[in-house]
Amino acid sequence: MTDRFDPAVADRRWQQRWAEAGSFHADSNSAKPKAYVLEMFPYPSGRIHMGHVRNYTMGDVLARFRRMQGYEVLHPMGWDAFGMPAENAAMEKKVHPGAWTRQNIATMREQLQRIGFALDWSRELATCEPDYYGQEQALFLDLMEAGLVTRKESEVNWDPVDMTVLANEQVIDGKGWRSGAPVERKKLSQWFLKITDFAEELLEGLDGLDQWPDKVRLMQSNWIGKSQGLQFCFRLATSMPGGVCDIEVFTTRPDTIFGASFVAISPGHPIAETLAEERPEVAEFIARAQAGGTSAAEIETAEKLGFDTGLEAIHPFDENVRLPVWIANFVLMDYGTGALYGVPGHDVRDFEFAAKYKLPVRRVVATSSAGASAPITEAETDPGVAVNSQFLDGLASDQARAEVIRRAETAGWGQGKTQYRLRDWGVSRQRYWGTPIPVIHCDACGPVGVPRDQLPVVLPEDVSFDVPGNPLDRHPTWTKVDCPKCGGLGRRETDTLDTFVDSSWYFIRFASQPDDRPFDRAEAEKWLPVGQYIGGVEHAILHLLYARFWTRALERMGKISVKEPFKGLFTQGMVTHETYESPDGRWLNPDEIEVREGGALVERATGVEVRRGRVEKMSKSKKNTVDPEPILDRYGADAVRWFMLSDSPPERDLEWSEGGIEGAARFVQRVWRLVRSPPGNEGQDSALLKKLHRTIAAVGEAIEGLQFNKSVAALYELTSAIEKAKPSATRDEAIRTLLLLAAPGAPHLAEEAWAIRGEEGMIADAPWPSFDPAMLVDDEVTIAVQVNGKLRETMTAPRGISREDTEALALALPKIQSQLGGGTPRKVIVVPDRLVNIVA
RNA sequence: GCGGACGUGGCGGAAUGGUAGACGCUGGAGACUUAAAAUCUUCUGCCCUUUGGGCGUGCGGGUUCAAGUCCCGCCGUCCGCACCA
Repeated sequence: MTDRFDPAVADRRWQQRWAEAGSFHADSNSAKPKAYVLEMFPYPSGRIHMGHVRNYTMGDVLARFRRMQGYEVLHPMGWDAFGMPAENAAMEKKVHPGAWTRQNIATMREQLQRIGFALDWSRELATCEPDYYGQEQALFLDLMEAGLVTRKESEVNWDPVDMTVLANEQVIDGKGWRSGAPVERKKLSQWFLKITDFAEELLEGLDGLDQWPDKVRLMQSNWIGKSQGLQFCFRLATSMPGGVCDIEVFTTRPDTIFGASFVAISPGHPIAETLAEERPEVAEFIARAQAGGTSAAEIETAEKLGFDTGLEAIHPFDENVRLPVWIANFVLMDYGTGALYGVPGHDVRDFEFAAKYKLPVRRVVATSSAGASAPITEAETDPGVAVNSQFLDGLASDQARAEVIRRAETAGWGQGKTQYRLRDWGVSRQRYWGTPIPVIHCDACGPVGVPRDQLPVVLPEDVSFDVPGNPLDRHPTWTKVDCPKCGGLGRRETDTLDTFVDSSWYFIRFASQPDDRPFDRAEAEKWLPVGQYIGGVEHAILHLLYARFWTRALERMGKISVKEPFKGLFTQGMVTHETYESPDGRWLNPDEIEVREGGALVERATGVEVRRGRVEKMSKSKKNTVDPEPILDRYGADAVRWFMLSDSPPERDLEWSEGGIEGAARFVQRVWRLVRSPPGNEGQDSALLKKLHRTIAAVGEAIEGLQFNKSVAALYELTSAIEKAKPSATRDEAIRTLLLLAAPGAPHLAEEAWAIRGEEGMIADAPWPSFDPAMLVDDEVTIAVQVNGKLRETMTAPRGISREDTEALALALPKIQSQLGGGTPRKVIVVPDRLVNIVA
């Protein structure tokens, strides 16, 4: 019999055993210390892809490791099941979004189970089911009652053909991504969550997240975009129609206020709109200014456009100074006050504008290299000393800044202010496949929350997608409902919630899922915060910020005493693969490629040579995907898992390769052969014992730090060492321990081997091995001997040898003698037990 | 434009300021075999004529007895934000 580990049999056997034993069931009432390991839950798009496999393997290794360490582990899985792809499928394939989604979930659940993840399936949830989104509706009502929900007019991208709102990412070159129709701007009344109320604490909270990548913290910090400055009103020297007499502006550089040479307002500013009503040329300019797109390239090349309104603003510190008021396309209506004053000498953007429209450029900041009268040839934005600024002259920029704010506040015409870039979170989506917003509109009472005893507001299933637009709008009965307040005729809200709302609290629902409320506070607090959260960096800003906001909102409302949902965050790299392009421009899947002798790649079907493209993230569009399923069939779950861990550091991209999976599969068989090798039960092997203890230490440390590639390397070394060792009791112990160390990564192999060795119970329940720190040190050490910092020789010496003896031994070495050529060293540096450096 | 990360053999990657290249992949040689697969042994940074020596962590400087690692300046790649007042 060829004695090979057979995953086709073993994988299923152990998956079944774990399920029967409820091995990975998380007991909230357990007395053990708790560990919550979570990977970002998938969108059920159809099939599991390699990115999922990598993500969930990492989490699984950590979860299994924690279990073996004696923690009660919560490691759940669910489905982020609302969203657009289901509606697109409905339109294209004439299936109901719910049917499509639930079928995908069934498929993907089975795929995940084949990989043997240690998940507590009893806590599985799908956001598209009423038992989840109904509780979300209850939380939405809570937020409404707490004043954290507002209704505002907001501009949206409207696709007139699909009759739907598009996200910014769905607008490509000003056209709808599906319909190709030119996108219109449309103002709609929409629901917003007041995340801006939390701007400061979301920012400050980042400091405490020391187990998050710095990169993500920085991205969030930039996104929140705090800046401090002065806000004040310019009085207008000219009267405006409608009694408007001032323009409110915000600046972060009040120290340059004497360098102001114009005031600029946004084309969307109320004053601009008022002027436009009277003067056609203003309306015309506004239309032109707003025409430009928002793509990166367009902004890069966008020309600054301005229109002089003829209005004049009075300088707050000098009645006699008048600043012309321009409408300028670079002023954003939704940042600050939608108006600013321009200081061309010390702001790049203002300089460009002033140069184009011949506005004055004044120096009001001097630096060591540019004095008070030096001409300005480009915007100087560095701080320095105020000049040409009356009472500010001689003050350093930051002092001048404070002084201007102080005077403005004393005189009462302005005040210091903090601005944030962060905007409120618009959660309305004019779509069917999402959580219905639990609100009823009434002409008399306005929007009214659905009474809690009427929750969940269930999404109707009898809808059609043959007509563009939101099917909820045209549903015959669903919208018709009485106002809960006055009993009059009401209309049910037809917008649904942004799917980011669904993912903003699922980790709480995983921790506790009672039938009658969103979560049980005491139970949830036993698990939260999530100890280790793992997912893609693409969620660095939105999902993670929204989840942090939601958690803080619950905390502020007194519903939970957790402020930050994710204690540790890890962002894993992507799974990549080479791309292949045929001469006629089609992308080809790796399956369709054949390697000819000499390394040429040809398309299997046609024999035509293909171009080898860049290594990129696996994607449908580039067709460079590798489906996990056939790989699982061929190599088994453990080989796939092992490869996911082995080749690259987890935060970097992993390139899929045939060689890599082969190597992983080879390792599985190597371990199996060791297990099947004749046992030796007598005799010690002290060298192997040391290696073993070192490996236990190294693997534990590596997994703790999520450095799975290092844990794999350490296990390869141990495996080689055991293979080379002669039979002994030590060797037998080493094999047993190797299984324990490999168990989180290759659990099926480990269980199978554990069983045939006749060990007790399942290895999933076995404790993680401990090591003896004394075994980590050697009696003999290898000491490097350098001459002038260059390695010339090594020598072995007893550990703990004195400096003097080390030096003497080193100097006595023949090679060193010849290097020195009889001379006396000028200096000798000794690092005990490590190195000698002789300076000649 | 602003901000950040990264740059080490043919490839993926290891290296508390202290022996650069662990481990894996690829490749070479050999063993076993009728043969192949599988497996095992062994070599595999570059250069020089060897014992041996020289050069090597993107480039140029610096700090240090000692730099892949710290500092300064370039170059390149990738990522995020983007007219944010």
